[in-house]
Amino acid sequence: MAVHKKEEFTQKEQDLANFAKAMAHPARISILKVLAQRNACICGEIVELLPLAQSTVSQHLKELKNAGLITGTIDGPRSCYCINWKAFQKFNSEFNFLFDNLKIKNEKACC
Amino acid sequence: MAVHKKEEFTQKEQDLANFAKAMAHPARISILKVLAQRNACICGEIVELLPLAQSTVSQHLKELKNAGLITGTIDGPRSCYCINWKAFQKFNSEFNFLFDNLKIKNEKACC
DNA sequence: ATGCTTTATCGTATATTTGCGATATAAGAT
DNA sequence: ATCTTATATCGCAAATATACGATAAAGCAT
Repeated sequence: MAVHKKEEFTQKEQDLANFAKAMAHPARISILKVLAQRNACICGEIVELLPLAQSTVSQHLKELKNAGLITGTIDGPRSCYCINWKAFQKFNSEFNFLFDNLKIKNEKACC
Repeated sequence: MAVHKKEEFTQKEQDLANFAKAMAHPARISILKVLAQRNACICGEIVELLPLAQSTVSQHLKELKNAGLITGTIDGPRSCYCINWKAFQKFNSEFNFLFDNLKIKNEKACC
């Protein structure tokens, strides 16, 4: 719609939503999986593993990088990406904080 | 683009992405928080707590329901929503499975 | 039956995302 | 200097998401 109300929520809510948004596409989940499995950093190999064009993969990588979930360094003519575990852990714990604590109390909800 | 490639990824990847997508908006994070905090189910109270129109909140609730994160039952003229902890736990553990295991091995990445 | 309250749905406008091909950029190799 | 390879960016088309007002539906009270 013309107007954006996202700013009207708390920073934590926005951060968590942005984190979720970065993971809200199977291609990006897949990329994260590949990066996690191979300890070493990869780049164009991802393109071969995914059913997407090179430019599209590059775009997904950019989004993951912007969201802070991965880091990317230029290494000669190729780029090297790695999972940013620190950011990942931070968001994961925030996620758990939000819901795991409450879960214990409310296990038996009404509906 | 006209084409959708999401189907070309594994079911688990798609499920996880859909789960993330449902959380990928601060309004929906906020709704989940409200539902979690109050053990009882709520409905129109959410509208008063959020800076959004009733129809918009209803739409967000529908998305959360479609994603299976909440349940909704009709209770007279009003609707009652609750967090679906079971689905929530399932996704959360799948999420942790995907990344927590790998995290231990790869703590010291290359970049 | 009529009106009131609550929630869902429809229609619509705009913004964002997804995807690709084409092109630019940048570094190494010849 | 030129060619090759790898990656990023641009421009575009189509699909989705966000948001609202208006309206419908469904149950309760009078």
